[in-house]
Amino acid sequence: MSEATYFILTALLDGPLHGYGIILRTGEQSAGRVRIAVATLYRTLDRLEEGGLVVADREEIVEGRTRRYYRITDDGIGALRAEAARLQQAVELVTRRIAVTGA
Amino acid sequence: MSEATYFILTALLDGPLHGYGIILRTGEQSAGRVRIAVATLYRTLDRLEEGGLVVADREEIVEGRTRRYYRITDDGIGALRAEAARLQQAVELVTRRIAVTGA
DNA sequence: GACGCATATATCCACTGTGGAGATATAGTC
DNA sequence: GACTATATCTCCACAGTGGATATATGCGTC
Repeated sequence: MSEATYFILTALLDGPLHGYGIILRTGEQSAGRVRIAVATLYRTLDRLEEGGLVVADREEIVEGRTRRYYRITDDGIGALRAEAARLQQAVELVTRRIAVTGA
Repeated sequence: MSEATYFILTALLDGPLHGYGIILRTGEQSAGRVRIAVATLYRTLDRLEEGGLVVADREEIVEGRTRRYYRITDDGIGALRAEAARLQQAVELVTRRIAVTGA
């Protein structure tokens, strides 16, 4: 799972969000360290929807602009859970050997 | 940093290793879950050497086959440390919200 | 009125990284 | 003789990334 995929799914954990909102949420959650390019975002969302990890929830029109909300599915949560566990093991592989600030 | 890069640097934490040894070590360290394709390995090693994160340590000839050992540099350790901290934060973003087995 | 910026979606295209496959070579096993 | 393990290297097709561009609304500035 790519970093973009991981952060998109993570952004959806607190509830459905639209594409642009996911970009903003990811920026907040990572303190500006991770930014997802729009091309990456929409293509990744398409792939996630195809794979059943997210579903298009509803569409809203806010100030003349369409917002399409995406919701994470149970499969999406499962995939994210598995990936987090995988990452945790990768982190431990390093922290077992060298000190890592903040870890 | 890609997963291949991360695991290659991690494999070198316990001391210099040659390419094929890195593949085997990564398999052991990840309980078979991560395997690095040879094409990815050697191209990634080239990139890491270019970037000063690893250096070619020495060459040995064992049973008629040449082994080229790579050693991780201080910069390499620094990069790995930073990446581990980054991953740790990504993991926490998820574990704060949902239970992750083994994390 | 023109311009830039934030919001919001979408696609084009060049670039990078990945990995299956093949090449080359030695040594041991079936 | 064929296959597997060890050991390096490269070719090439494929997938993902992201800057740029397009389209459109609304707001503040010049």
